[in-house]
Amino acid sequence: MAVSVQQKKADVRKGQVYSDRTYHAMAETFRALADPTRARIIHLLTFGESSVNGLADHLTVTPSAVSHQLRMLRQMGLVRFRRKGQTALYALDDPHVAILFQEAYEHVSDFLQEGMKRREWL
Amino acid sequence: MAVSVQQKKADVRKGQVYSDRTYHAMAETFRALADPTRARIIHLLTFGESSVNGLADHLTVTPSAVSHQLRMLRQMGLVRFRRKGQTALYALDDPHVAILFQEAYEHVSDFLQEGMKRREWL
DNA sequence: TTGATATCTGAGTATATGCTCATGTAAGGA
DNA sequence: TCCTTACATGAGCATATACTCAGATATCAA
Repeated sequence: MAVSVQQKKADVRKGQVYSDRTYHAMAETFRALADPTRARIIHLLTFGESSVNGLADHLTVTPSAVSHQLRMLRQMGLVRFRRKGQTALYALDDPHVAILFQEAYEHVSDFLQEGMKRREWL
Repeated sequence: MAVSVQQKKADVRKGQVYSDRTYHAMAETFRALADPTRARIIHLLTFGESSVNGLADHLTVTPSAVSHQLRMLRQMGLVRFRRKGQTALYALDDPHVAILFQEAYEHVSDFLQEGMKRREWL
């Protein structure tokens, strides 16, 4: 990276506006986690790699649905997989995702503890 | 908050699974930023409060569309507003949002600099 | 090869999303 | 009051999403 984090934050303070592509890429990143099923999948994968059926066992959807979602996460580069015999073992492939996930968890757990009256959507 | 950040992270390591409501709330939080227009609005608001038309001037959509999105962000508790005469001044109402935004920006700027071959969606 | 298991993929479908347009409401000035 | 400006809201529409089901593909074992 040519630009430091400090510089990037300074740019934000100065009021820099990003490119179309940047906003779309950011939205795409958030979209990856903007679904309860995918959020669960990501969370399960933070415990280590898992098979499709293994993930489906912890969810309320079919293995097919899990496979579809994993494909999406793969195309987004958030998840990788390796074959082991008949099974496909999926794992997180992005350090930022777990950080975003943790950040969001702290966000909502603050809400769930003290903000329920204000936020009727919880 | 009764539970420390350290404890929460330890829980994650132990493999704790959250409630339905937690995953839905997290997905909801990410959904707020999972759209380029909303991402732009949030970013513009990190520079300070702004009117609906003021925001629309920086975007490619009508003030009506901005108002619709602001309503959604308001219902999510991410944005607040105050009236000043005929204009409504909107501002960020959540410290976590700016953090999430910054985290996602660093995420995608890493991609844009070194990962474009791997991630065809950018 | 044949069968069983695991995963992938296309089709179809119900629902959600984001926009514009038209209209409603609120505040300020002549 | 009447007009203008600023914003909010409902309707309608085109598109995207997330799922299930059925069928294709791949790997292993007998």
